[in-house]
Amino acid sequence: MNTLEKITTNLDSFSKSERKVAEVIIASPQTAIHSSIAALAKLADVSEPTVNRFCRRLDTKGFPDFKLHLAQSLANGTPYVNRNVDEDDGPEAYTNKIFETAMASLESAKNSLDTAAVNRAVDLLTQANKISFFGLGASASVAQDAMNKFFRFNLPVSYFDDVVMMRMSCIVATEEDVIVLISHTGRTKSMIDIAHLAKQNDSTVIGITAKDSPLAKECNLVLSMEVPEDTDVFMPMASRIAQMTLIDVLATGFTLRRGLKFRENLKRVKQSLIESRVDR
Amino acid sequence: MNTLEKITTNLDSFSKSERKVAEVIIASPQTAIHSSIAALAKLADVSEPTVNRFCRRLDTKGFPDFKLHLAQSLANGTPYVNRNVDEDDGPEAYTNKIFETAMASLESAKNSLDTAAVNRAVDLLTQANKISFFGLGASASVAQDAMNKFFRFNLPVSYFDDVVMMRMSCIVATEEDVIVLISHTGRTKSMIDIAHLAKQNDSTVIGITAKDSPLAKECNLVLSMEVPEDTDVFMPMASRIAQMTLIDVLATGFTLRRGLKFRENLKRVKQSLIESRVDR
DNA sequence: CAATTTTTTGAAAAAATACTACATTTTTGT
DNA sequence: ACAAAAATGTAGTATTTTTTCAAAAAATTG
Repeated sequence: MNTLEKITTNLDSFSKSERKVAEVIIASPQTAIHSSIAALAKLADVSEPTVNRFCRRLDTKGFPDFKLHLAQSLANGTPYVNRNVDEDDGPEAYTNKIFETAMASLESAKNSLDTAAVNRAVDLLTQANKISFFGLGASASVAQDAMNKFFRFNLPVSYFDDVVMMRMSCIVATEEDVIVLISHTGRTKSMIDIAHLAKQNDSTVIGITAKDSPLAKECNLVLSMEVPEDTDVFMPMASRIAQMTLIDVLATGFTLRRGLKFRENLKRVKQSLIESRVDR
Repeated sequence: MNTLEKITTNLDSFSKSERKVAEVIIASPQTAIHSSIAALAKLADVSEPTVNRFCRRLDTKGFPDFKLHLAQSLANGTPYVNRNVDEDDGPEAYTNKIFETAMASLESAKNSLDTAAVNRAVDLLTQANKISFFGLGASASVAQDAMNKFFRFNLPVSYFDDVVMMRMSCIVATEEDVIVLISHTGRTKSMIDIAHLAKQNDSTVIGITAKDSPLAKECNLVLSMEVPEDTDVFMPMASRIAQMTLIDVLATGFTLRRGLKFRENLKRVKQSLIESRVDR
């Protein structure tokens, strides 16, 4: 918990003098972090050791350490927490909240991602003869994005957002093929069927999906991320951003693995796009 | 500017010894804020006054004050600094860098977004009879994502990633239609043509694109965001994430504008998806 | 309600830490 | 190669924080 919150919450557990210190700090945290222990003690009308004891009570090493913690809690202009959109938020408010929620999701996705699994996924992808990305509904755009990225690697890539096409694609798949299934919940029936079908042909199935979900169980390799729940009435937003970033990670791992010469090729692809643009 | 960024940026302006200090701090800012000036000096293999001078050069009052500033810059999640992927980064390193870059992009996109323009965009969208999202190449997935979101609003929505279809769609467009064009650079010739075509039918054209770009000039309303350059050889990553988040913002603004009853409908759409899932 | 124990508090000394002045070294320009 | 300027370090000084310990206040008990 944020240090300033902690002070407010535990206000009751302090002694009389310590509470004076707490109140002075709450009144003006900015003053507090720029004062010496002596100045703060004077402000609160207590002795210096009291201030020091107050700091220790908040699980800090001492006064300087306490100032550090307090400074950090002030720095988080808006803590990424509990930023759900309200009924009566204006454009400014909901814009900020949504961007901040997205950032918080990425943070938590990053921390929960297993980099060893990422590495194995890159292994599998670099060895693939052909790569397919499948996603339905909201995950379709992620699959499309993935195709767009891997397409530049001059590799057979395909993407489908249609169950029939996925099926057909799986039937002709070989053991040299890698199929990447994208599903936030991991509980979409048709996706589970697809995974099953793909494995019957010994294709490699990588799932970007929820841990321990039915779909995850069907995959050869699972990449899962903890993304704070989309608690609102609206629609899944956070998860797609995290998935897209994961695709970026895979694509980057892929190019790094392929080495320098390979990246020269990429430059050429990028160059070729310039011709479709107007001059500056 | 964030203190840690400042150190990275001004690395060249430091003297030899001061750079040693800077490097030690960049290598482990957490260690830095928990060390005394003596400990840090030893780590950097310089004298204490050098560390002190280094702090002053960064416009702080001295070492303790510097630690405060550094602590604050660390508090904002992760040091979003110069996190370009290196040739010899391992999976752990490049995963973190990419996620952090994405977060930094969102932060900067958020700060550069004009919320008044967002509000006007929401106005236009709520009044539209029909909404189309167009995007080519990398922006296609964003357009698809947008369609997926707005589709739930029980509205005529379409999305195309194909110039011919876009053209056809524009020709039959009316003045009650809103067309959202997504292009990172704003310099893709065919998109500019499309915008022109749409305006001939008095359709409303909203551009999610670069400020002052040729495409921006053709639009009735432009939503632009400053996203740190994709400096690497690879592909555009940051911009798409920002665009997607912007779509989330628009969708949210849309639902808020439509009021409570409308959101009840959304719940039903969400509910209907559950039937396609396996039980927990 | 007084006696005893426990807790809280602050003065002062001790320790740790940061800063200043100045000397020395290194770099830069001629 | 020399002088001037800049950078760096040594050593002493000042500041700040922490510890110690004794007094005061509050709580507990007979």
